[in-house]
Amino acid sequence: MKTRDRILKASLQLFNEQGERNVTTNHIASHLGISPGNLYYHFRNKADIIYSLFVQYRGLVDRYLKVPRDRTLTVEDKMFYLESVFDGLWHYRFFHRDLEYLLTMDERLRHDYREFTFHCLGEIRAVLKGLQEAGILRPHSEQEHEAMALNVWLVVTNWMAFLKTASADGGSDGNTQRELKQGIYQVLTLEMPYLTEAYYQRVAAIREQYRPDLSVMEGGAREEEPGLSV
Amino acid sequence: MKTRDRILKASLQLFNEQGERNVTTNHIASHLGISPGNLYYHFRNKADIIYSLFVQYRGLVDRYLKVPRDRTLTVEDKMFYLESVFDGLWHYRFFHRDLEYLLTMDERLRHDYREFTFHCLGEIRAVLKGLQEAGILRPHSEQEHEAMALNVWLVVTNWMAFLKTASADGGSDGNTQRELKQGIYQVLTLEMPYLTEAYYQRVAAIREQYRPDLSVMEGGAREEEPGLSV
DNA sequence: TCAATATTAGAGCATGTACTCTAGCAGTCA
DNA sequence: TGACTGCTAGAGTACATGCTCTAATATTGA
Repeated sequence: MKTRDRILKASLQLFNEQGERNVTTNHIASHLGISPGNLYYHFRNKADIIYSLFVQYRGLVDRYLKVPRDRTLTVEDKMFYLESVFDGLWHYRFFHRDLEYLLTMDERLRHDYREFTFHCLGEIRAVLKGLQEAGILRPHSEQEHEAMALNVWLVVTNWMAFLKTASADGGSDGNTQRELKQGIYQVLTLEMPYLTEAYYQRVAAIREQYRPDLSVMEGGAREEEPGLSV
Repeated sequence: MKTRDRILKASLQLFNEQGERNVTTNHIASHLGISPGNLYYHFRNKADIIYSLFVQYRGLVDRYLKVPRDRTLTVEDKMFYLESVFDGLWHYRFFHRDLEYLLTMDERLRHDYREFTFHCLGEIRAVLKGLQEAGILRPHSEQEHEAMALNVWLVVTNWMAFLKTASADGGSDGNTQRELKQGIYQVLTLEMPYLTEAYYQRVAAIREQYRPDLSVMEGGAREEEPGLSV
């Protein structure tokens, strides 16, 4: 593997594990057993590495989130989108963590991420519209689709951060990856009341498979309640 | 004003304006015209300042988010909660930015914030239950309330971050504060389909007052579209 | 073959960061 | 008055960070 790709791979891994803020370019270099100078031969600076990872991430999402405009959508399509998007989020999970800081430090990233956001919102709206045309969702105005798409985006992009802050151990990777897909339950929650009667039972059954196991998170949270102490 | 309080006030202001990551203890001290030594006389370290600000924030939310268990809720109660919560979020807006980093750096903060999260989720559930008992929301299972409360929490705590990343200028304070309350529109979007017929029109009218003005955000986002360039 | 180019090592620098230490000032109370 | 306590100044430290520079080594192509 080319050194450039090894740097990207190691950076992604370290960022995901420890957070971008806690990983320096020197860490990345020493993790790979190469020199800092070598790293800076391949990337202008740290922001350049992060931007390259964003480009990978965007490519991944774009590859999966292609809404067919020539045929009606199915429930399977919808579930494929959800599974893919959450996989992508997991793979590049460092990104939505320090997002705001990253955007203030890199003008180019800010511009492109903003564009990416609106692109995704458009695709989410297209999915909603497609499901409506397929008779899976009841008809609603463009305005309602806009608002729903925004809520879907908020839940999807922030579910992982919620898990991290809410899990007892600060979100060890093992637990979190299992729990990640439970975000799908939350997204489906948004759409349940809009389902047509013909599809309600079926989607409800699918949703049930993703139900969050909140006991994992809640254990030990409320030590002031009696009878819980060891 | 006591020096300790001046430090907290200045820290909050600088954190909000520039982000916690970009504000050092030296910055805070020099902003106040005091010495670093003085600052460290009043606070053990930077995390101690942040924790104190969290305690203020929690106090603010707790003061407003008191659900009356002795009477039925009204739509006005609900709107008061929403307005108050978004005010609190605005006032301590630095907090939900670098949240994940802050929690990894301070064990005490992580524990207390986790507790705070579950407390808030409980209060949100109590509001939903209260609205249901008042005949404003249609009845649903505890499970549905749990899922809805989680989505409300996700939308509320992340609406501001979304605005920052989606607005063209990276979120100058002037625009953002105006747009902040539009998060209320998004929260009400979550609950619209659960409203009883008796209340639907009324809440819809209230909601309409908060409708996001997306033109502010979307201007200049899609330069690949023809006819938009100068 | 040999020169041009791509890649790498590693010492090291300028700056920033959180924080410490000592010494002194200001108000209070006996 | 004088000692005691709370508060403040400011120099300074140990360390980390992002990044640079030079020189050396592979690799490639004519």
